[in-house]
Parts: sequence; structure tokens; C-alpha cells
Amino acid sequence: MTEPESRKKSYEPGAIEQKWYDFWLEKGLFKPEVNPSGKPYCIVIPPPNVTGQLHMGHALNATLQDVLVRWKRMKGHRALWIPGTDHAGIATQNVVERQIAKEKKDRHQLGREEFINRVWKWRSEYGGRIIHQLKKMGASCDWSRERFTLDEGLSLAVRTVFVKLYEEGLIYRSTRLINWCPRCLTALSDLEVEHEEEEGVLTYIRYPLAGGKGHLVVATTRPETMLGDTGVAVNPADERYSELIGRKIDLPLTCRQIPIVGDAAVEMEFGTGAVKVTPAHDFNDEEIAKRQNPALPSVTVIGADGKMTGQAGPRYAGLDRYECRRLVVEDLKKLGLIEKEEKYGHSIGHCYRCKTVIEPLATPQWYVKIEPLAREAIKAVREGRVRIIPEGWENSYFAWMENIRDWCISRQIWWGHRIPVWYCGCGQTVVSTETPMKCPLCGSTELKQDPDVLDTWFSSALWPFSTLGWPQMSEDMSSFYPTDALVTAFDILFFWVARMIMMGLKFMGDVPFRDVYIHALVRDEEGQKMSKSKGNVVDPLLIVDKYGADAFRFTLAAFAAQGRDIKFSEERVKGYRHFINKLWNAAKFISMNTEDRAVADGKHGVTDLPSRWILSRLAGAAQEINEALEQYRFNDAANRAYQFLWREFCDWYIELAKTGLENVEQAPGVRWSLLQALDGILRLLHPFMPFVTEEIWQTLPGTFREGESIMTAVYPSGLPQDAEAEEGMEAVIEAITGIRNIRGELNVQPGARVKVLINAWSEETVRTVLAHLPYIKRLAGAESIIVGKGLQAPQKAAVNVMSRLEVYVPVEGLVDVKAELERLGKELRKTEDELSFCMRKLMDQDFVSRAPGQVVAKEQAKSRELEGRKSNIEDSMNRLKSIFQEAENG
RNA sequence: GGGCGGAUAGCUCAAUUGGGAGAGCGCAGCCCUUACAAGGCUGAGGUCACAGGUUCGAUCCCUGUUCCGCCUACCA
Repeated sequence: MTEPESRKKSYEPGAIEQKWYDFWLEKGLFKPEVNPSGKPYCIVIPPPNVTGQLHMGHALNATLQDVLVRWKRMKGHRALWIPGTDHAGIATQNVVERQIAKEKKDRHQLGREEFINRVWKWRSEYGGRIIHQLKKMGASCDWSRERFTLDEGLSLAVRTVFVKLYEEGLIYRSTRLINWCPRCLTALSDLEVEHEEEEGVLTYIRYPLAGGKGHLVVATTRPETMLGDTGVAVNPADERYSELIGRKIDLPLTCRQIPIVGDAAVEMEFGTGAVKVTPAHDFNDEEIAKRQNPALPSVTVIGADGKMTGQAGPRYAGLDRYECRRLVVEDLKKLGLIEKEEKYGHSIGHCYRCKTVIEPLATPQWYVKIEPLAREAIKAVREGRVRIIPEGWENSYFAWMENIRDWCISRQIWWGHRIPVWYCGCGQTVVSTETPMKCPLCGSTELKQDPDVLDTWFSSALWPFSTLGWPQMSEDMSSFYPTDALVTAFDILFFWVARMIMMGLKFMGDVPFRDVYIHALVRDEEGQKMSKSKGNVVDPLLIVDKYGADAFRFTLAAFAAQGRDIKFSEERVKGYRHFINKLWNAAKFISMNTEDRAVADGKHGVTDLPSRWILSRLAGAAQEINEALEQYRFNDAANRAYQFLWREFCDWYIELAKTGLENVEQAPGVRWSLLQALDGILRLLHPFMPFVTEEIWQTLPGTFREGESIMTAVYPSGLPQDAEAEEGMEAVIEAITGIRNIRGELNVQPGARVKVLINAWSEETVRTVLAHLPYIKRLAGAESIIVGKGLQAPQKAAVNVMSRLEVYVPVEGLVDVKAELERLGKELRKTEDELSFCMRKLMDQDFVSRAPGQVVAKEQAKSRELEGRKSNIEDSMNRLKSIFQEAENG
């Protein structure tokens, strides 16, 4: 026969987690319908990339959302957490392209249709991976409502939004420089470009003045672009150069002549004060070119593939841009046109997907005119209709939104939402949610759809309402929009959060969510960002296997609010596994002591002070935990639960209960309180550690369980507190710790029973202590205790002065008198220091007259207590000293 | 260049609006006390980065400095 689960010495998560997750799924407990009449509460998951594997960020993100949703569900809300994945255009396409590259093919050989089929096939094989991983974390998402950004419904939402914005003039097409990734062969939005500081070279090139007299020196970090220069700009206010404006340069390595122009944006102090202008390959230069009248022409010398074009001239055409750079510099050197080269640190844009250096390239692209949308989104946050938590992020949000530039939404890839625009040979453009049969202008059926797809974030921006069924009306939509909270990391605040707010306001007429909770980034132990290339990634699934999802979740929650970063270390998870084990063993103890024994029928059967106390403490903890969760202070909530379970419930109450259980009359009440407090802490902890709490909760007697799962049990709140019991227990606790301190410091053997005198300051305390002598004896290892007010101190005793009482432990023969004197001396110095600090304040006229009355009163009370303590310690020391001297003399 | 955040115990970090700083881990001592050694009891350890200012009083508010991190920007 195997040991029953509940009696094993330690908690083993593996099989138990699977068991309960299946149970929850089977019972449909993740659906909002379990609380049909509750107030709706809804969170949409930040959809992870369908190509993704669960990483630490997902794990933290999912944990926090699950804590919120489980908590709200237990509070009776109609709670809905909508899961799903994102089609992740570029990332997914890259993954599948790599796969087919192994077959020595590329997507063009396959053709668009076949390639798309391959991606869908890949998605059906691997796309469920991250969903499966979320389940391992215990996520209570309603999987029946799972969505994918390329679902038919979501695609319709995307087309609908596109058409509407187009019709309003908020989507337009334009040819201008955009960020181009020469490896992914697509345009990128400004946000998708990562700037990194790099060491480069600033090359000073002599540009000969036409007509053969002298030259102008320009500085550049990209010498190869000189082949596409169409001008040189100087500041018109620059006396060195102003009279050159209007003259021409013989552009080296080409046979072109280019003008010297004036532009106020040129910094006179930087470089030589003269700048080459390459409108086709530099955003600034494009601006300068446009400002000229007539505008400077564009010469594109670098193509979409990052190689030099025919316009670069026969010597350079076809070269990679970096090879060309070397050759151009070499050629210029031969011509004696390089003045100097110096090291230069500057920041360079890289593709956020493949890290290739971005090339500005002029191509036709679709844009969203963003300013009108941003204006409303700024207002929503300013007016508090969307709260960003922590508040500090609002600044970043405003800063970005106020300087926002039009959003390039077209991508030259195949995987994604095809742009719903068709072109006719007659020149007509058709924009429609459905594929048009013929051209409305000429009737031709030869319509060609725009080959590009939309930025993935375009569809993600619609997520809070597209997942609820929009553009169809649905019950979910009227119940759950606006959603309640959005939980995410700051790195997609602009990419995603801001755009959702814009689209929600535009298409739903209301914000997409009330609260945005921005959580930390998970870093490694050294504080480095986890990345595959650094090899410092910790796989959350391995942590779950090793320590269980509960310990892992609790760790993440407990460290969630420590500022922006969480430094993750396995040691911490190990620590919280100990916590779970503590809970497990407390439950085991309670089960052993309640099974087949009388349990009081409710709270009225509870008569003993410790039981009243723990129930009151439970009420207090519940209140604080609820308050913390209301404010997204996950760490405070988790730590309060930790403190309650370990310090108050296990260290104090269970130990006290061992005595209470020996009292035949009180025992049923103690048993009820043990179960009641355990039930309470299980419920409080359930959102953080769903599995172990369910496992234990299911073993509680039926009267403590009002439903089939702890998931739908009522979350403790609004429980009555019992100030009288708390005050009474303080006295008991002081008596016990007072004795323990002495034992500990004087190294009394744990087995040795000591005789104790307790001198209480009030009759009330005397009564309380007297009534609880069995508890004190047991927990403090005392064999006899004499209690009274104004007790005469014994001749030879160690003393400990507390705030409600003082404790004497006669130390006849037991103790080194000298050591005890040292200990008391230290105590005395501490007390005196505090007292003099206190007195100094009270003697200060300014303090007494200007500080608030209650602060002064507090200081006065404190000084009285310290005075008392001081004289008590001095008395004890004097007694010991006389003994000491007797011994010396005798 | 602009902006934001951080500097508190050996380590990692807390501290609801200004009134002599807490936790976890670690460390030291003593204990296999029948829920738990993944445990219990006790203890040591902090001029709250630096310099000024406001205040009766500053870890907290203001200014400046140093050192870290991050976001953002078209100085070629």
C-alpha cells in the first residue's frame, strides 16, 4: 500500500498539477459562466508570438494575470481571461524560410500560395506549443475563446479597420524614405528599428570645386553613399562657406557635378561644417533636398538587397554596401582625396528581428496618419480613463505620443493580413473588405491585389475588441468591453498598448481597458537581459519541472514589484518551495489532529484566546492582501500571505494549539479554528499557488468547502477582527519571547526547564498571563511560573524588560554572572542612548511647541517607558553586582 | 542631446503621503521538541551614495555631484 498523498512528508508537484488542471478544464471552471450573475471582469492576454517558446517574461506576465483573474473569480466576478497568439509576420516567416532553406529552396521557388500553406502547416504543428506551456503555468484562460490574429474573424476586423481608416483619409500611400531591412527585404516602422551605439569611422573627403580651384571637405560615416550625393550643404550663416553657395562640386569617382547649397540645419561646429547630401539614403538629407528650390534630385545607389545599383557606376555596381565602402575609400585615397579618418562613436539602426543594419530606402508604402488618433489617446490617459500603473510610465507614454510620426504599416512579406487594396490596369484603386469582382470604373475583372501585408501590430492593436467578436456585435462585447486590466512589460508600451488605445477609442468609442499594469523585465542573476546569444536564458518550463509551478509563480509574484527589473535566480524558487512544503506540513498536522475527532460547529465554539487571535489575524491578513491586489502590489500581497502562514499561523498558532488540543473542553474549538485558518490561508494563497492549495483544500472536511473547487470558493475579505484577543495575545507572546531571549542568550540547554517569575505592569496582564500558563510553559520551556504585579525580584536572576511585563529567570548556578552582567550592560547602553535621544527632543522648546501634539505625546510616553526600563535594568545589575562582589570577596 | 529610474544589512530588495529603518537569503550559537532539518529557538549585522538647502525634525522634500541601468533623438 502506498502512502496517501496527504501524508507524504513533502509536497511533490508533478502529477498533482496535471490532475487538478485537467479537473478544472473538465468542470469548465475557466469560463466566465461559472459566475453568471457576477460583475464582468476581463483581461486579454498579450498574445505571444505563435513561433515563440515560453520565456521568463511570458511566465511573469501570465502569473500576474492569473493571480488577478483567479482572485476576481473567487470574489464572484464573471471573470474572463482571453488567450491567444499573434501571427508574428516577420518572425514566423523567417522561421519557415529557414526550414525550407534546409531543402535548398527559397520562398520564391515555392510561390506565394505554397509558401503560405507551409506556414499554416508549421503553425498547426508547433503553434500550440506556447499555449501548452501556458497551461503548465496554471493559467486559467478560457481556452474555448482562444483567438489567433489570422483567424477569419480577426482578419475581417483588420480589413474593416483598414477600409474605414482609408475612407477617412487616415490611411494613405506614399513613396519616401523608410527603414528597410536588406535581409528581411521589407519595410519596418520606426519602432522596429533598434538603435545601438557603435564604433565607426568619420571619413573626411575632399570634394574638388568645379573649375579646378580648391576643394570643400565633408565628413561622413558612410563614404559609399557619396556615389549618390546630389549636393553639398553648408550653413548660410557660415562665413567660411557662404560665398560658395551656388557653385558646383566635381563629385569624385563619378562624372557628375553637384551644387553647393545652403541649409540652416547644418551644424557649423560639427565636422567641417559642410555636409554631403544623399537624399536617397539618409533621412536628414532627404529633408534638406526637399527644402531646396528646385529640390535636389535623388540618386539611389544602394538597392533593396543592400548591394550597389547600376547608378553607382560600373566599378561599384553589384558590390555589397560594405565592400563598396572599402573600395570607395581606397579609390579616394589613391586620388589623394581623403583628408583624414577618425574614430567615431555613433548610433546605428538595426532590424529588431534579424539585427541587420537598416538601410533607408525610398519605396511606396502604406501609412497611418497617426496624429488625430494619438490626440484622443493622449486625452484618455490625461483624463484618467486609462490608468497606467506605475504612474511613472505615463511620462514615457506622453513623450512618445506627442512626437509620434506616421506609422508605416505595409510589409513586403507574405505571411500576414494581405492589404485589402486592388489595382486596375485603368489606374483605379479599389479598397474593400471583400475581394472585388470587377473594377467599378472600367468593369475590368483583371484586378491585382496589393502584394504587401500589414504590420502584425496593426492586427494586435485591435486585439481587445477583435477577440470579443468585433465587427460583429456579440454578447461578450457588451459584457466585457472595455476590458478591466492589461498586464504587460514596458517594452511594448508603444508598439502595442498605445496603438490599442488609439484603435479602441476610434472604433469602439471607448478605451480598450481601464488599467494598464506595467510589470518588470526578468533578467538573469547578474542583471543582464536574458538572450539566446548570451546563453543566459533560463527556461521557465525547466523551473516548473524542478520546483513546481506553484513555487515558481509565487517567486515571480513576490518579486514582481521591485522596480523595473527582476533578477531571477533559482535559489529563490528553492526558497519558496520550502514555503509550499511548510504549508503542506501544516496541513498534514491539522489533518492528523482533526480526523475522526470532534470539531466545533462554527466560531461560537471557539473560546480560547489563541484561536480567537489567529482568526483575527487571518481577518487582518485578508484585508491587507485584498488591498494590495487592488493596487497591483503583488509582492506585498504575496509577502503578507507568506508572513501570515509561516510566522503567525505555523510558528505561533500551531504551537499554541498543541496545548489547546490537550484541553478536552477547548479542543473542538481549536480544531475548528485550525481548519478555519487553514481554509482561509489556502483561499488567500490560491491565486498565487493554485495547485497545492487545491490539493489540500480538497482534503478539508466538507463543511469547509462550499463548492467543488477552491477556484470558486469565496475569497476571504471583510472578516471581523478581535482587538481584545490581539491585545491579550501580545502579553502571552511577550512572556514567551521574554523567557526565550534569556534562554537563548544565556545558552540554557533546550532540555532544561527553568523557573520563571513574571512581573506584569497591570492587573489585566496578570490575569491574561495566569490564564495561559500552560501555553507559556510549553513554548518557553518553563517548569514553574510565578505571576504578579509588583513582584519582588529574586536575588540572582536574569531579567528581560518588555513593554507589558518583565521576566525573571533565577539563574542559581546555571549561569555565568559576569556574562549576564555584560548582557545587561549592553541592554542598558542601548536604552540610555534611546532615552537621551528622546529627552533631547523633549527639552527642545522648538520641538515641543512646533511638532504636532500627538508626536510630542508619543515621545513623552516613550521616554516614560524607557525610564522605567532603564531603572529595571539598573536594579537587576545592582543585584547581580552584589552577588558578584560577594563571590569575589568570599 | 533630451528624458526616466536606481544607489538602504554580506547578497537581493521592501518601507501607504517627513517623527530614529524591515523582510528573505546568507552568517553565528544552541537544538533530530512525535507537521515540517526543505525544520525550531536565539543572536550579530545599517553615519539609508556624496555635498549643500528647507524644517523643531530629512532615508523620505529641493538643488548640485559621482556611479550604474533604461528609454528616446536626423549632429553628417
